[in-house]
Amino acid sequence: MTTSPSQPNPSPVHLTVGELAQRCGTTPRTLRYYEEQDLISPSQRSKGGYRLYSEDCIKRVHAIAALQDLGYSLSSIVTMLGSASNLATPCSKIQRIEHTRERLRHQQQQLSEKLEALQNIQDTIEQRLYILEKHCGICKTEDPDGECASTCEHVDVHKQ
Amino acid sequence: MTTSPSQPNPSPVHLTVGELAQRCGTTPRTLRYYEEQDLISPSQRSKGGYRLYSEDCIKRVHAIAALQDLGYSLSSIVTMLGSASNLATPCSKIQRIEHTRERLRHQQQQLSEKLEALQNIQDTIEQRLYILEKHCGICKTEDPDGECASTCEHVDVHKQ
DNA sequence: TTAAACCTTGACGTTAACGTTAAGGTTAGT
DNA sequence: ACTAACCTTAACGTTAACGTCAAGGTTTAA
Repeated sequence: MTTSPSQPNPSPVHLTVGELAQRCGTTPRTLRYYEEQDLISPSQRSKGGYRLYSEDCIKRVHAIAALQDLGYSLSSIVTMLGSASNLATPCSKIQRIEHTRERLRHQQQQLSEKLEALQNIQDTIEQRLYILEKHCGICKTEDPDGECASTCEHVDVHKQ
Repeated sequence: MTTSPSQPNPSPVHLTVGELAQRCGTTPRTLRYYEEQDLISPSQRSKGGYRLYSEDCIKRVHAIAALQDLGYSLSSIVTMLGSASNLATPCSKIQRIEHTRERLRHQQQQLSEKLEALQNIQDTIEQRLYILEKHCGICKTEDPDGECASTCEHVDVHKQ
């Protein structure tokens, strides 16, 4: 029962670096760098030494790229997603579930902090837009072409 | 009426780089680098050439740091907050208000995109935690100490 | 079997955002 | 007037996340 035939996606173990890179919208160099950082690893090597990836890697690489895009460093992404070598190392099912749970909790924590910070900034922006729309008509009508002097009580809204 | 006496905060124009750095939890070098990038600028120089900042700068530096913390590059922060030299350059009140409005709108746009992406990730995390709590008890009880084989239909949850 | 198109491992180059001297001028208190 | 503690500009060093080039091995289609 090592390789059940009922398995849905046998994951053809087929992709070379170039192919994986193309399907993920990145470059071979980047994927090799991810490997150096222990973020991904090829499931096999060809007899000639070529890296061969399973299709699972596509999702992983996409996740990495998405997190990078949100401003996370590769090292923090490693701690969030877990290192590739840890994924490869076999361990008990319960251990793995526990690790996963903790990583997800940690991730959730960090995300909610970031979300809160972003939300605060967005609130500030909305406040300022509101002031600009509703109240600053006043200083407009007072002296529309005058310089934006510091005597205007709403000037701090224009500044930052 | 150039300097109205009714002005609430005359902003003592007092802080040196070291002082500003300390009040912002950063270093003089960083503030000079911000200046190179046209993010801040001292409102004056002492006769000996020292940079002298108004207290307004404190808020500005804090905003810059906060945005950096959220993963924005300094160059994108310049376009979000506007360059220091543009702030210093006098222009008509209406112009300034319009520029501010556009910057705020742009900022709002970018933020909401980022918020959405983060929210999506958080949703995914919650889904996975839910699966771990509710359903994976199944594979736990089946073979708690077995390896987390790919035959488990929830294995992708443990992986990424 | 051969050539184009891929891959391999180095190793050096690049950009952003500073850190870290170096060599000297400025300020504030005594 | 003098000194400690700050400041100035200039310039080189550092880390992350790759880009790029070199020298050579591998695959695959003809």
